[in-house]
Amino acid sequence: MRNIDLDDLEIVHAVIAHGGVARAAQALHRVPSNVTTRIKQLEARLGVALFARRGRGLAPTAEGRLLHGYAERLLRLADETESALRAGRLLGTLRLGSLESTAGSRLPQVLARYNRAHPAVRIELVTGTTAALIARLARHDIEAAFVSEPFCAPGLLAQPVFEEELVLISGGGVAAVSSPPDLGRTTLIAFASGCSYRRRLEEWLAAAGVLPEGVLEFASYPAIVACVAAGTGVAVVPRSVLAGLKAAESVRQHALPPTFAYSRTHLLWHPGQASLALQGLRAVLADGCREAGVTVAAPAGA
Amino acid sequence: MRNIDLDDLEIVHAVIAHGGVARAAQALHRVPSNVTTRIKQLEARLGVALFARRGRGLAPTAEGRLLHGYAERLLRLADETESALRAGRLLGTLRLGSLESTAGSRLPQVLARYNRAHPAVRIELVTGTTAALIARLARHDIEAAFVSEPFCAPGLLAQPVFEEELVLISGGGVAAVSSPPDLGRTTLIAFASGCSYRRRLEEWLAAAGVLPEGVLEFASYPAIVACVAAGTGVAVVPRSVLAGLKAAESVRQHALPPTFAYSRTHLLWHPGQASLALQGLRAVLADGCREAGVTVAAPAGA
DNA sequence: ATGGAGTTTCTCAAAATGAGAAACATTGAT
DNA sequence: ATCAATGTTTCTCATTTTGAGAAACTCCAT
Repeated sequence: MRNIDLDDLEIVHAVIAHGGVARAAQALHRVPSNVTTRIKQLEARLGVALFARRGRGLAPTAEGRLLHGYAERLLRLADETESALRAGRLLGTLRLGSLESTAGSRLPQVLARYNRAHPAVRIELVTGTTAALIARLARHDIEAAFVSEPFCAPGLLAQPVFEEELVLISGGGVAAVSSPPDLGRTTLIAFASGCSYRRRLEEWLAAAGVLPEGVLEFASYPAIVACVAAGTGVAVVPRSVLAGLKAAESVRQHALPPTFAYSRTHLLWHPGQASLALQGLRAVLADGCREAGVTVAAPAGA
Repeated sequence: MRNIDLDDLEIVHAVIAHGGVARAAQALHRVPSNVTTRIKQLEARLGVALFARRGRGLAPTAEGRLLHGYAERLLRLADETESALRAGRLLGTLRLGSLESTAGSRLPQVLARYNRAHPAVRIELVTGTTAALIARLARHDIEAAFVSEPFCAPGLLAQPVFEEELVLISGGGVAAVSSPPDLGRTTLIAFASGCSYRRRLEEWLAAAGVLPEGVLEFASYPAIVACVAAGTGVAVVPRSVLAGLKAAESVRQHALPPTFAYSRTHLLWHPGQASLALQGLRAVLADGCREAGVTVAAPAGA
């Protein structure tokens, strides 16, 4: 099991805050011997000395102070958890999740049409990576999500809705890139781990044995594209995103090989749980894709 | 002692993630009876039902889902605590929060300069509303955040960094808007509650007794601007955001009265807790604002 | 109706916990 | 130097908690 126990952290925190075992024990309504014992057990489990024994007292080591900082955060978060549960209730609305790129380039037209058809429906649209959105869907935080291949979402239904072409973008001064070694050691600018597009880029680089110099993680395509335009590094983005950003005129686009360049976006939701609002959205999407011959909902996986 | 135990949370998390007691038990290398027992004990201690017994399975209640969200955070932070202790130092990541608008229009230049000065520092930039970012800062999820007036963050330090002008945008076919009644009953497209700019708009409308037909909440400026351009409704955005979006050429801009039109953006952080990475960022920002005569960090409030 | 899947109750041995007494170590006053 | 006070630690032991496993119970599909 875990090496970290919240009661242990409370004891460490009290010893540091009160300046010793005896006073901490008193504050916690424990006996000093138990405080000592618990600290020694924790030190043994973690493999670090949290306190230096100094004269008749204890002085926190660097590790002890580090743990003290984390202990405060953990204890505060645990208290917040209990408070939230006592008060807690979640609201209900048509809550959609989407990739940032899809939200900016594909959804406006869809949601404009939807809003005209169903003006009474309140929409909350949140963005995130494919992995994060699937997790939120599993938790019923959101009712449906637009996510990109590759993904695995057993038990969910999927409707393919958009086809994206990915391109590598760099600062204008970078020479043509046709394969990863052309990049040299450069900084990647990407969404967080869990982003399907980032995975594509990492796979492409890994297949050629190229290691980036570093990674900057941003949660906004305008920020990513603007940073690339400013020469900070390179990124992979869907071409549809670039169409809407002026900064895109200052970046250079490099084609990716076909196996990495195409990515389909799907709408995911729980079987048997689609609200009328979600059914309406699916109808709008189906109307928009009719000429592409998109098939009806299938079990999810890609 | 505490009602919350990390092992308990791991069990709740596994039951929800794996969809049942038996699969959770297997994943955790426990027997199902122990999983059941621990959940019942936790429910008794917390005084809430975390699961509804449904047929042969368990469905999380709203409280169960709420706890699940907190469990993820606590477990992640506990893992980070152990990792940090093993590594002997804080992980070398600067975690920043920013408004979506600031991230897209102001930060790219700043972060490009910062990356050139400190290429070894890894940056994670997350976006959100002012209220959400302050909450994350309070929780130490992020080390600093760019937020917009008006805000209240007692105990934090603030450095004013950008000045934004807000404009009302509508579809191209909308007549000139000089006051709220000119809008008639229209749909607002806005960030979630907690967004300072949305508050400005709502205050402006409320002062004239105008009620919008509805609200669509999006978490992406490209999506908001594109929806406005598509004629779905109106929104308030900083002028600096429009400069980077092609869809902005298809919207009409309407000036807001001066009391509502100007908003200053500040960097917030905890006193006495600035890492070297954050201090470097503050220096870059101070260099960029020197000609504007910006004052040094003050207690936060606006 | 039956068999299989999934949860729960119950029993019990092992592990963990906390109190309290005694031993040990350090410090300050005389 | 001696002694008392302060503070920590070791040790013992009773109590509580935990986790495994068997059996009972409930639900669902065939």
